[in-house]
Amino acid sequence: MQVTDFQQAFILHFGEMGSRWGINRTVGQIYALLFVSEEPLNAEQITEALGMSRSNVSMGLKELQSWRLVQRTHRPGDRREYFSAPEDIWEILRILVEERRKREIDPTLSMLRQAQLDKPEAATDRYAQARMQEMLDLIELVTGWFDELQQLDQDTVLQLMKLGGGVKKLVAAKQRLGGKSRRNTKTH
Amino acid sequence: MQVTDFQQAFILHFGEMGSRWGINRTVGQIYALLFVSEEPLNAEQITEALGMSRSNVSMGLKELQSWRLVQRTHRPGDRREYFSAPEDIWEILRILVEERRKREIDPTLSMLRQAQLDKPEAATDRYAQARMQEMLDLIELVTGWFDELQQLDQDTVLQLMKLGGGVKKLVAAKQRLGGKSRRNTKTH
DNA sequence: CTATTATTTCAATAATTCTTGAAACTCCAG
DNA sequence: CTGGAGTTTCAAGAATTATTGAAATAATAG
Repeated sequence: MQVTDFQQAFILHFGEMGSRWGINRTVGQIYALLFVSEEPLNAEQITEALGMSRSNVSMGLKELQSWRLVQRTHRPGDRREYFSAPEDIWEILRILVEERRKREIDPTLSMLRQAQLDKPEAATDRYAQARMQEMLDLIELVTGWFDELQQLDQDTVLQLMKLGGGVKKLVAAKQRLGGKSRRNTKTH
Repeated sequence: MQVTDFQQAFILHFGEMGSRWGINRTVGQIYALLFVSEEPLNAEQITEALGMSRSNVSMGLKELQSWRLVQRTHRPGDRREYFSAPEDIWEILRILVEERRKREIDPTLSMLRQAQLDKPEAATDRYAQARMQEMLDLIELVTGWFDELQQLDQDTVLQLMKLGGGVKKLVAAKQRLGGKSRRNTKTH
């Protein structure tokens, strides 16, 4: 298997982007290749297409599996594993958000919550604690909101996004009506 | 200057987290320190507090400035520069989103748009192009929405977030009324 | 100016992360 | 069982990135 020039630009770009995140370049390339490939690919095909070592591909695929970003399939009469990216790109986004959250946000939340259990005496520490509380509140608000968006059906989310700034009027209207389902009215 | 044990946990955590992003550990630590410090700090104080070299602090601060995440102030009769994190944590989040977007999303968008200008013949490439189009649409939708959220005043955003899943009813209501400000009604 | 203090740059080296080939392991057809 | 294809693990070496001290530069008080 050989990547075309057209695919190449995309694959190289994601390799570079990957390394700006914590993700390593080859993992980015592997995923980009799977993303633009119609058929699932086996490790050997990926190795040949990207010109990297077989073991590197193996490790990359393992990493992508730990992120739940690839699906594994089998072809009848062929015992090699074939890998593909989910067809639905919203699904990919959802998984990405979930996993980053699990790896980055959740540990931070528990650290911040832990810090709130202390009762520091020094003014320095009391200020630090207050700042951590602000951060905790912000993260909880934002992630809680993402959670609820995730519960919604895709159409509602799509409509909401397309509404754009128009959402302001809706929220204002809701306020005027004194929406019954508001969980919380304090503004800070 | 010496960090307290209470501050230490926070600082170390952000150092580790930083390195999971593209951000290096010391930059994460410097920012964490500034974030929990009530008064602006000069480079020498940071050096002492974090036990790293003066030059490392200088480079870290330079990086943070390129992210627009620190404010520089001066004390009368003191020619050293003092650094602090913005007081408003929403402001920090906003800047972070803006900068990551500029560095990561925008280059990706232009690569994807470039790819749409081609008229590939091979089926392989036509599939790849279609996939890139899907990605382009998704990114434009999401970032466009963030843009509009950013235009809104903070209270509206806060209300919207607190509304949570309740937003579904509002969107549904809007649909029924045939909202005049919808930009687009096709669902895919 | 000049001396002094503050800051940045830079090249060396330390530390970390990536990549690889070889070896080990797994699985299954024959 | 056994042989071989497919896959994973692992330790060594390559490549990259981070950190440092020393030197250069900048700023300003006297």
